[in-house]
Amino acid sequence: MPELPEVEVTRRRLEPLLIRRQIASLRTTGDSYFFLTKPATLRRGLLGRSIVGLSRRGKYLLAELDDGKRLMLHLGMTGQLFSQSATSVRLLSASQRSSLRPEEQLRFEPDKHTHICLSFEDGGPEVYFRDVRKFGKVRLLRRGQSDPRLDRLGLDALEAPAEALFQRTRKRKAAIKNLLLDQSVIAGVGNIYADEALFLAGVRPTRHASRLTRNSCEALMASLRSVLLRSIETGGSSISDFIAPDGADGDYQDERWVYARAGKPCLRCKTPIRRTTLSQRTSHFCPRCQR
DNA sequence: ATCTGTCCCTGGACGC
DNA sequence: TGCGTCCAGGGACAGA
Repeated sequence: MPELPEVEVTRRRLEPLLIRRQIASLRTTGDSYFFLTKPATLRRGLLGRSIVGLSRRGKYLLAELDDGKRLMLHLGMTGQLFSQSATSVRLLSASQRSSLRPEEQLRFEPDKHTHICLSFEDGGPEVYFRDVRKFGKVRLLRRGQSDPRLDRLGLDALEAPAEALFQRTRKRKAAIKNLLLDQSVIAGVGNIYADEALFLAGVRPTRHASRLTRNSCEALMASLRSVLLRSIETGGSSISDFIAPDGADGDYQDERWVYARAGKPCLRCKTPIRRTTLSQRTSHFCPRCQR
């Protein structure tokens, strides 16, 4: 489940694999709602172009092309952007894994979930966008064109001042966890890091947003920031599908305090971690540390 | 304006 | 072994 840290790790490691390489061909799967821009249009727009910069806004990646167009990418739940040179058993299906001999070179072959294959004039490694559940998105933006999804985004979670969160929580009856997940409030936070930050700030996910004090908002934003930065440092969380563009797994999952630890003892006070559902999304918290 | 529920999708886990 | 059922969740959308 790629959130800000996974997207940022992807950005950092993908940029050098993409930059200033002229696109020679683009193979795609058939049209689906994954493609906000139809595959044929995408192909026309990308052929012969090269990417000159890769930036991130919330969970979106924006690749700037040498003709001023921009490619907007979202990893959704199971999206993976990686190089052909990436070797990771995570990229293999279960059957491929079981038949793999130890001495065999791990090698990914584009499959039905590999929606975009980019090859380059330099003949070097291809770059793939794979997404099993197709919750990801790709759209080609004309020069100067934006997308409502981007326009709606709030301040990036790494840059938003606590005061911004505090103001947005006023008069909001919804649970604070729901506000954290709302990309128009703070951009980039998903289920894992919302739970982690709430734990570190000692705030229960179900707490009404309007009941948070300015101090709580400051503690929450500070926790969020430290959790996100730490995760980027450790290469993100490889809990389900995430791999970095170079094939590396992230290590942040080993540092989790509460996420997906229901029933296990709180690492601070030993109280069993509880799990609850908020707006169809699971939340994990320590009933003792988080009031 | 705000909030909640439904839907998109697929693979893996689980029970029988 | 195999089948059915449930679950994971980011975000768009509809309706309350």
